[in-house]
Amino acid sequence: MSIAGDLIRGHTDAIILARLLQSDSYGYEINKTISFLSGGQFELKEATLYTAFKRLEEQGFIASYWGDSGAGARRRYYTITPEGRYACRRLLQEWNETKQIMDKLLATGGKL
Amino acid sequence: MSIAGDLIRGHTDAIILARLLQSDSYGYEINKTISFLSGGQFELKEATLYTAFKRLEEQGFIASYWGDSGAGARRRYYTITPEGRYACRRLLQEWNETKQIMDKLLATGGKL
DNA sequence: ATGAGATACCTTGACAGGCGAGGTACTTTG
DNA sequence: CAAAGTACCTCGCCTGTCAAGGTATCTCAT
Repeated sequence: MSIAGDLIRGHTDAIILARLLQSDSYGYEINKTISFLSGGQFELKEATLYTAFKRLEEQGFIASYWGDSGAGARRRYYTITPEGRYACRRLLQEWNETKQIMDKLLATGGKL
Repeated sequence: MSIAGDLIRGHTDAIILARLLQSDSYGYEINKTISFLSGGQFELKEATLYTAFKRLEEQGFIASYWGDSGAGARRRYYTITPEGRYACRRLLQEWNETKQIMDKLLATGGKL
């Protein structure tokens, strides 16, 4: 991982929800996908991932069910709920605002 | 503040250093500037700001001196050190990487 | 058959940063 | 004189990250 987890902090939920928006998935796979999408530059630590799942399920943003294990251990699949979709939309919006604000705050006016 | 602090977490140091790159300044003013630059959408809480100063000074990225109080209370001015400039460059680079990765991870492929 | 490595899940406890709440002190203004 | 603005600082809680450790199944090479 080339970028630190703290830089992403506060956006993990958005990342997971955005993945589940594409299709139901399970922890291990989501993590692989994230690693792949980021070109290997970022991956969630397992502990972070599973605490996030717990948090999101408690909030009613995702729901889970045990799926078949194609090969290897059993899998717990997660699916996004309607509230989760709504939350995801909000979080994506927040990310875009964060980006804009950060870019203004970090502007160096050519002094760097 | 319309965006939550956790979304910025890990970037506070970068924000402060980027401000000090422009010119020496003091806590109160830096905060006002941040508030202004973000169009009132974000401001660092005082506790956050002063702990950040302490952290940055301990790391040798900034140095401080007591300045004159134009009006009101005395001011502690901060100045960025050469190490601070270097750190700032690195943090800005990290921010750009974070942005790119996050955009990839949050891509919804038109599913939203 | 045995051990390594991949797949897959989960918990505990430490740590760090953000921040609410509270405090100090000076100056201006109504 | 009181309130509001300027300006600083600390304590303690809360939350999210993550290293470390644990469980269980399956595959593949030796």
